[in-house]
Amino acid sequence: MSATPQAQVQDTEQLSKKSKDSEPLEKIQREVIALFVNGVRVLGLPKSIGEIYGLLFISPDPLALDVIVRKLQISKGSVSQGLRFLRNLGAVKPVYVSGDRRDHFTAVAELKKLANGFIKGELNPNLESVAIRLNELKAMAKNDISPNADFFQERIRRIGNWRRRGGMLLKIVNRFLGRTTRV
Amino acid sequence: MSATPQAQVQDTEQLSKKSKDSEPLEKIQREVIALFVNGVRVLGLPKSIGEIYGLLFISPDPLALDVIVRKLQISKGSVSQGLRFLRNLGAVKPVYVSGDRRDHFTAVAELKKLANGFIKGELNPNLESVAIRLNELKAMAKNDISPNADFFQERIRRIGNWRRRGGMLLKIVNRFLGRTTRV
DNA sequence: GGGTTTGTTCAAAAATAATTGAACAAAATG
DNA sequence: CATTTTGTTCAATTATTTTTGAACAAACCC
Repeated sequence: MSATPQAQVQDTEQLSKKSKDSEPLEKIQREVIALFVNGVRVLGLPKSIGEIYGLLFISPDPLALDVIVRKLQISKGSVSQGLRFLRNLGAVKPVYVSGDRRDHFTAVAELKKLANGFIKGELNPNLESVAIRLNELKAMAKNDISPNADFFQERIRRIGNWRRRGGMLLKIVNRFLGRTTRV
Repeated sequence: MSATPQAQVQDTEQLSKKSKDSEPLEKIQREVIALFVNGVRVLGLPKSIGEIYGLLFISPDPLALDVIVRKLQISKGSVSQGLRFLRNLGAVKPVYVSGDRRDHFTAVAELKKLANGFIKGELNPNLESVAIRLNELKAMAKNDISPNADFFQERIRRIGNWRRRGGMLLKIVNRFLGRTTRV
């Protein structure tokens, strides 16, 4: 219960001089955002990405860039770049809001879509580059005349095997998440 | 059986300046190591971890700490810490080498073992901490009286659902990799 | 014991990554 | 048009992570 060490977020609402503190976040919202910040760390993504996605995820309505800036109190540049990244991943999508010139964004909240975006955007490219490199290595190993040549070949075959199974796994993940489930 | 060709390469070269070429790596070895350095980046691990694991993976015989230091030309501290990390993950294991006081290490090269180690060491702890936090959030949401309370509850349920499916996926991965396959 | 080898630890340095903010361009406004 | 609003870009700053290296302890050897 009292074992929650998030000391910083206490007096965010009572923010001093600088701006009209027009849009304070609820405590629950801040907590959910913290959860996402933690979550994206596992994926090797920067904090700001977690903050932005988390905020959109826990906001009932689409938000415009400058609103995100004010709510999270991070720079416009960060939000702009973060939104672009999230859009590329398919984790966030633009929503038309009538009578407002600004772009608005909501979180894409289907796990399958998120996973697919991440796989396509971050994992697959890597697997492919491994495949390319591996072919080069195979050729190299074939010409190798050191006493270890056999060992090297075995190892390289093994990496190829890993890659193949990795690819299969991604397909399995995809199929598993694709099953219709009631959320 | 001392059928190991390169076990006795003590000081054939004079280590006058930097002992740079005392234990040169073959080109293939350097390439494989580069592959691993790239690979571990995806997992959010530092370069040195990739180098050390890669070197052990592509070395026919177990290596001692100071040999790793010389071959990779990185600091003793890095290697010591890197080996500890890899040992904790189960990606590397100590091997007794008779007549040598130093610890020697080889790479654990079974994908299943590697994946399990990573899941247990890096992924599961995170999933658990999410589970704990989620319970707190659920309670919080129940007491919330804002107009958005319903929305918040739906979102929090959804995160719980993600977590559950994430856990299932790890089990599926585990089962898939566990099938006997000829490498 | 004294001298060595082996491996760990951790503060400081170096390297890397993320964030800021000001300058900019494009589009809308009036 | 001039002006404002919106969003992007990127060099500089700041924060974070990784690596180093020297000090240390423990085990071994003679």
